[in-house]
Amino acid sequence: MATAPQTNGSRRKRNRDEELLDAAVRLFHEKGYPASSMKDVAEAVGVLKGSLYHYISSKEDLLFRILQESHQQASEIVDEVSGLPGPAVGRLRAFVERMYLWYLDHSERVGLYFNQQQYLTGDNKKAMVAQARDLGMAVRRLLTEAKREGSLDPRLDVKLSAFFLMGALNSIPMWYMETGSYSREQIAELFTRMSMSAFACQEDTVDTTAPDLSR
Amino acid sequence: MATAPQTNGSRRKRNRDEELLDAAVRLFHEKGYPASSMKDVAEAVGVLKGSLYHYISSKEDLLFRILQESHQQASEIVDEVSGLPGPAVGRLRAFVERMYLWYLDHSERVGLYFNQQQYLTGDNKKAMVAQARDLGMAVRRLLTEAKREGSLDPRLDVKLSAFFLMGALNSIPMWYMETGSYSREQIAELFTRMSMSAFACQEDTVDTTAPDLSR
Amino acid sequence: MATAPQTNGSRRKRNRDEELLDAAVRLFHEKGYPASSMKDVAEAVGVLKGSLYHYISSKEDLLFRILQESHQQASEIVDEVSGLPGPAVGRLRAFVERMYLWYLDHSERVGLYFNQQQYLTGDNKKAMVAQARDLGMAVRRLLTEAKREGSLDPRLDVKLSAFFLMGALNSIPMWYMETGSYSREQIAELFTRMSMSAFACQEDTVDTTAPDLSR
Amino acid sequence: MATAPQTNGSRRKRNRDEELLDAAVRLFHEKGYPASSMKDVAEAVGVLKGSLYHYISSKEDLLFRILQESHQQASEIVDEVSGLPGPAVGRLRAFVERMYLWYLDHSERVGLYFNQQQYLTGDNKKAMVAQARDLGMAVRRLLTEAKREGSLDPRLDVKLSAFFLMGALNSIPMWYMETGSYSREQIAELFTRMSMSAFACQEDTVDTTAPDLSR
DNA sequence: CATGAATGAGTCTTCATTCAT
DNA sequence: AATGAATGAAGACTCATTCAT
Repeated sequence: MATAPQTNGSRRKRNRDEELLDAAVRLFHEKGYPASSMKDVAEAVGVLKGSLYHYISSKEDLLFRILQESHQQASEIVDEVSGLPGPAVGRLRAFVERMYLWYLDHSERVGLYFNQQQYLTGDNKKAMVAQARDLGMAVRRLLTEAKREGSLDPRLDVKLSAFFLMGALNSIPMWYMETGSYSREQIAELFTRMSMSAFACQEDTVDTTAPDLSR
Repeated sequence: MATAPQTNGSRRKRNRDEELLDAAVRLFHEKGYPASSMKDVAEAVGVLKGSLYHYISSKEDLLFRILQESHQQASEIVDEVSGLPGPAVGRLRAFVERMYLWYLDHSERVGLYFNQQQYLTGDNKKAMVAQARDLGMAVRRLLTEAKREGSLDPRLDVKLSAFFLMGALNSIPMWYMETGSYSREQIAELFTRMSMSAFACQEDTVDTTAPDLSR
Repeated sequence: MATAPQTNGSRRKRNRDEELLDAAVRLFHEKGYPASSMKDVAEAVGVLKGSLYHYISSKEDLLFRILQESHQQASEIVDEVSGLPGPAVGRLRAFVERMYLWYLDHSERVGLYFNQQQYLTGDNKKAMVAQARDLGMAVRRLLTEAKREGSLDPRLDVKLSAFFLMGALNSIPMWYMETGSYSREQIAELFTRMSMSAFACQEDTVDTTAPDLSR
Repeated sequence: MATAPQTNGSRRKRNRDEELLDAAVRLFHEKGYPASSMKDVAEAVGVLKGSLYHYISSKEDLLFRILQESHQQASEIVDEVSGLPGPAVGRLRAFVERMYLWYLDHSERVGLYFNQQQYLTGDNKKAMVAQARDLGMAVRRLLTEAKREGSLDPRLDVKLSAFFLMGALNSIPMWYMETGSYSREQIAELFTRMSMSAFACQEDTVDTTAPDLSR
């Protein structure tokens, strides 16, 4: 009675609200936003179509709220990492690893964040695009600092490297499913190492020159 | 008069056919397959909705044909590269570079190949999934051989590395547009170097250990 | 106030449902199933096209439900008659008369039962064809028993006689309309007498030999 | 070469024309007129859709010509029979038998005659309805004469009897297919006997009274 | 809060017909 | 005569959203 008080009304509402978002995440990930109907969502929640509009104001609103949640989490990671002490390359590595862990923990929701933004319209779209740009800028800042510090390959282009990193990240929702032989920590570690190696200056340790094809 | 004119009939048809596919590629890339209507496609080609069905048998057929074309091109790259002489790591690098170039040349079309397969149904879906799996297997084979050869980091997991590579590739259609300061060859080179570095064994040339966050 | 009002909700729904079926029966009879559009149906009921799908799942479903209702009624007649005591020829006569009365009472609906089955597809078709075969078998059984009993012309072929009977029955929806000088009981009696006479053994009471045409 | 001269042009045309009608008959019988598309017809003839319009002016024209052909044949039977000498009941029997034979020989085409008239429109419809009424009148005339002559049951109503007869006739296309154990002559004989018995005055040779159900 | 009937614009697709070649 | 691309209206059906109950 103490910890779970009879704030029954708002609790129930809160639950319903979360159930709704969760169901929508699953559906939108599986079938894509435009191919998911509100009837699908309603059925997944166990409610009739019309009832959904007590919780959301429109289908797009539903998508927007989902994406916003993801954005919050991404921002938190950025903020947390930015405050870390020590060399920039350490902050970069921390960021990369945490992002991988976040993706692995919420692959469906995060997949939507990057793949379904395009379906927003008007102000919603503007807002999300701006936020995504901010995130991208934060990544570039981390890369720039680490590069200036001399920790990264000097030939590396910051903008392209950011894309490279985000690409590897974004691939995760496509192939990741719970059933795998590696733990999420192991996957995060492997991917982090690959990502950091891609940026690091080494080269020439192995000759990977392609055979001359024109001969 | 000698070469061109009499092929007029079939030429016109061929052109229309290609125009249709091209317009669909542009649209599907921009708005996504489910959000693109056949009316949109028709308007982009400059015909009426009903006329489209002289060239295709259904909207899904249109998507399938586009994806098939991409698969052909991907297969050709795989085949070409597989026949190269020399060490496996050279074939791997050749594959990576060519894939990047291919993506950069046909970013819209290739983006569909990986992002819109989910909208196929029935046999079409089965066929594409099988083909995609074959492609994935080819990538893994290249990685396995190069690893066995000792050219790659021995701690690397082949399956995960393949995902890593494909992720960086697939990100391209998301950000690439003609207007960029780098040439496609430069971009391909930069990405290829990053990818190969990610796989190569070096490590420890730079200490990228993250600061301990729990402190 | 006691009995009616509170059944209001389900009553309304029930009515709409029946209105819909009735309107469809009228339309399908008048114009045929394939030539009747859902827009026609919607207008006849007084709703918009899209609203019909609250009550049915498809146009074919609408047809199927109509045909099923007819099948129910036909089956009831068969069952009722089969249980009658006395000689088989009496049961046959009872069956014939009741069928005529049924046809005369629901000529439109019954007309669909026999003429529009062909437009069903898949399982719906299989189900209806099976049911129709059962009904045909029941008719043949009645004829067989009456024939074995000696009440019918021994030269009569049971299968063909069943077709003969069903043909006369099925003609009713083609010409019957409310406006006629005979009552439904009179028509039923006349048709029953003709049908039974067709099966009875007499012959030769009148010479109906055709003149030799080849002369 | 002697009997099949090189009137190639018009012969070919004549053949094509007939092929077209035949194919349409088969299709319209099998799927019904509204559910048969011109593409279906074209494929059945082995020609492209557009080419059909060299032979017909519209889909409805095609139906009309088919029905007209049937009407010709029916009229010929009526005319031939009307001229026969002897008692009216003989003419009636001759008519009935010939109609059965005609139906059995051209069941598909004749089925259209009675079942697909409804799909004609405008003047075509008026013309066919008028012709059908004429045919019905001829049947009634035969029945009236035979009844007046005393050869038929005096209680019989001419109009209803005509419907009864036409019903049995029209049922044939529904169940008749080449594969049957009876020859067409046998079927015609059996059906003629049943029909004539239905009209003849006998009764009471067998008590076919139904058991009293209300007890 | 929840319902579910109703809406009306929109979806993909088929059709009979025309016409330049 | 034959083609086959093009038309444009119409087909069945779906959808997000509203609202009286």
